[in-house]
Amino acid sequence: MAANILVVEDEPAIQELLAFNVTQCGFRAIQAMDVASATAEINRALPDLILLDWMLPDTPGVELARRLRADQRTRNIPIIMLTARTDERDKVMGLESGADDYITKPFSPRELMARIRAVLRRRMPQMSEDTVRAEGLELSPTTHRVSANGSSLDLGPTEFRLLHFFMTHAERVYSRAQLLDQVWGDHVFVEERTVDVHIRRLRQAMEPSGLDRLVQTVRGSGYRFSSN
Amino acid sequence: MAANILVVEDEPAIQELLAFNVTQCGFRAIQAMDVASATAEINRALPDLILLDWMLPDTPGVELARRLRADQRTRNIPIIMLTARTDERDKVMGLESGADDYITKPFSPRELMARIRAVLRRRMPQMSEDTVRAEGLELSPTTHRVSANGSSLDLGPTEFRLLHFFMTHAERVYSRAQLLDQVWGDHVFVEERTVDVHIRRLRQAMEPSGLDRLVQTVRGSGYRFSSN
DNA sequence: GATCGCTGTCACACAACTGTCACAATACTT
DNA sequence: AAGTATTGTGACAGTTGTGTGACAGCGATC
Repeated sequence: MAANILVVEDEPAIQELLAFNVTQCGFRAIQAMDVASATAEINRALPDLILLDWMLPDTPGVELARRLRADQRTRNIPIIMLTARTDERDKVMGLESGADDYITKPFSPRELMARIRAVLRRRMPQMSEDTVRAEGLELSPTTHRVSANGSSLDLGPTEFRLLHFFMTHAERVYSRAQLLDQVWGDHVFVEERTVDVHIRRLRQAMEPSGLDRLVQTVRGSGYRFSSN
Repeated sequence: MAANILVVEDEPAIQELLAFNVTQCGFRAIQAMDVASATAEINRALPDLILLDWMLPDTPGVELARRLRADQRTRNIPIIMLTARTDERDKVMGLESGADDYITKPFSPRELMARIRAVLRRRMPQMSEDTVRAEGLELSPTTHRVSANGSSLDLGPTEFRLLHFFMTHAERVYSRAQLLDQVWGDHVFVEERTVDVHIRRLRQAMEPSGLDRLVQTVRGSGYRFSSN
């Protein structure tokens, strides 16, 4: 879930520092030095968050923030304002113009990163009742619990994700490669046979409840979650 | 610690009016304009009471009420329905869907507040003294005291807030980052592992009473407060 | 200004999980 | 029936995540 972060800052040194830290934290940094190029970048692809300097060569940062808030498509993009000013009125102005958070220079990289993460977390909340039920199984991501016919199952993280995927994608057959993409992530490189091992571990955990039959092998194709 | 009241109302003017009155009475108002954002707020932190408008842009209020009643975690949250209708059948429907009380617009703020207090008194007697009880634990924010099975616990400020958060948000798993946000605050920057240390200190304090098992580790995800 | 309690951080110990392999068991093919 | 491809299984070592004790900084209190 590498979020794209647009960094709008005219001072090259600070721009570099920001980009470095942002990248370091696993986000993708898109750089812009003024409002004009920032607007161009935003039109090209909507970023997930914007780090916006207060003072910019062409237009004040607040002005950009206000414009983004007025536009339907960009209304919900979180904005963190950067400024050298500590004036309380400016802070109010920044937040009123639609910024989600506000940070004054000089700032510690760690503080900045923490704020970025906090804002992203706040803006991307999980959905409602996410408990999945099927065939006597009940799995809830929020409580991180699984129960089979009442008694609770003890699964490792990978088996948990695997079962969750299966329960939300029942009946259909998935190849080992597909399961690796979906459960492990596309960027991870592991042997396909590793899937077999985790399938086995999952079945083993489900065996006491007799529900291990739900995880079926489709020879030559992959695995399937089904009651038949 | 004042009760959190979630106000779900799409009309901005009424939303403001409600929030103002609720705040005036010493409660904390959390605002939502539709069922979707209300659901998000509920998942973020369980409110102590919900003021729910009948007509909402995305989904009928009754529908949300029904969903909340179906979920274990939200079953006991009191709901007061707001509506412009005076139709007797609607009243029945509202109460049948699980609402605790029902009030028709236009209403006097004083009447509304009276009903809120009445419902809170009825639904959570301990709420009037804002004491939280669970599993032999008793925590009182006002007196800043905790007791486990009768004998009092000696907690530091952070451990106290941590336990309070856990007790009011049982079952659900929270990541270290979420705990930092909720217990330390968004703007505080400390290492995630610091959470581990305070968890340990909390467990240590609860150990003599044997209640340290309530604070559970969910490997790879975070921590959870639960009796199972 | 010394003491005390609390906090955040670190280093290390310990435990759980992961991916991989070798080999056994099974299913298909000829 | 033998041979081949595919999957199941147990073991193992490296990796990652968590528990724990120690410690220094910081305010508050006296």
